[in-house]
Amino acid sequence: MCASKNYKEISIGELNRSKILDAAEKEFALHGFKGARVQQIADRAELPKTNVLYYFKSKEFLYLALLEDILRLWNSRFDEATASDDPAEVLAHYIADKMEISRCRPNASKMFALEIINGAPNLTEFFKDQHASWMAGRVAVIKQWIEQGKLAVTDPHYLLFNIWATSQHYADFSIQINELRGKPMTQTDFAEATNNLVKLILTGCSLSVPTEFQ
Amino acid sequence: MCASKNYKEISIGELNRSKILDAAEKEFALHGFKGARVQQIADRAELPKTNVLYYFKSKEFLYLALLEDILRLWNSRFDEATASDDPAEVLAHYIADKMEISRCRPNASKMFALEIINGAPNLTEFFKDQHASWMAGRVAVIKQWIEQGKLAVTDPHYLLFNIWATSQHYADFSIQINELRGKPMTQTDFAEATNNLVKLILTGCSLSVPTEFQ
DNA sequence: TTTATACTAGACCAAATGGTCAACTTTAAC
DNA sequence: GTTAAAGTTGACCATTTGGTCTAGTATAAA
Repeated sequence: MCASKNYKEISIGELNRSKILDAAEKEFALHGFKGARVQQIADRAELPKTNVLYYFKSKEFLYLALLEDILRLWNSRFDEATASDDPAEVLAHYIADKMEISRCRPNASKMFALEIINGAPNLTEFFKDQHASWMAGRVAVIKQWIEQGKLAVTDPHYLLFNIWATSQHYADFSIQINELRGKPMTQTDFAEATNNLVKLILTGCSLSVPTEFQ
Repeated sequence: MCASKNYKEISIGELNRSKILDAAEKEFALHGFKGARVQQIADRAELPKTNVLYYFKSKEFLYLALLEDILRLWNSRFDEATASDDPAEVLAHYIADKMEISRCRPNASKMFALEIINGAPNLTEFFKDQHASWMAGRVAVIKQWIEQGKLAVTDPHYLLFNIWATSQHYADFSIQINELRGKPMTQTDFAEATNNLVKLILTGCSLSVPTEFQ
């Protein structure tokens, strides 16, 4: 299940901050940083515009606060996997985690997609370096798996790109997907799509699919 | 090779229109409709802003002209495929075509992605209907292939979504990809990525990879 | 009850934005 | 060469935008 916020027992400030963040995530996910309007965020949050700027210094600060939050979403169990782990288990769960984010936090995924398409002007060098070294670490582990004959992959980069592309597509292109399927994706549909995707990726790496994803 | 425009032997009007369209595609691909600035388009095209609005009635008309152009890009040989065609050949070439668009027209892909993420406010009902019936036709063909035992797919929708997601990712997320690879994708890299993707998708459908993609 | 702090919100502002206008120059057909 | 059409361009305009200011109200600790 998706985590939901507990609006009880928190100060009015925290409540409003939370409302604004929710509203802003929707607005930024729709229009990106430049296209988003502070007034629209205020309307969505049902607060006067001045209040939005009272809680967050500026549109940019609000955007950055959200972005920072979203980047933390990317953390997963895959981060700590080593060459001694079972690649089928690790990758299957990584894919499932990514699909779960697409289901529960589609706007977070969209905001991130827009940030990248916009040229990643707000991703700090620190984050980029961190991400690059994460990538290097994961690529190294995958290469060890390959050497151990555990999976068949020509370039680990493409494997990760394919996982991100397919899983995030369910969030970023949900409008197209719903239109073409003729109905929105239910939780059951997501489970089916996840199993389907796990099978595609793992089979493509010559891995057998863990029973829980069959 | 990517098609390039022949700037010779065309009227000054056609030349400027072309310059503006190129500039606008870049600007809209970066910032979406709401975020794009007419002045920025003019600067990119090296023309005064007034000229942009002389050739195109408004920002919206310019956007729509481009969008219409881009939607035509989606046409491919797959559109006319029938149940009697070889699914491996058809799908492999479809994937390769999509990858070629990502390589040659990354901004077109990005503009389309933004339009969808923005909620597809400019896609006409006519286009949506057309797209839906295209989808229905392709799903029908794939289902026939499945009945003929030619390929193993649980839901044809997911197959197409996966193809779009992975191929378009190379355009839409090129900034992230280049950052993480440490170098931009060359034509050779694209060929490798294409073969890799063809192998992934086709193997996932229990199809053998045509020799030209091995 | 006092008081300091957190919060609310209308009025306002400077800058940016999409778009118009009118006067002008270039181009190409006759 | 004349002329009509196509193209150029700076000045200008109404609206929208992010953001400030100020005067107030609610809240909670002392």
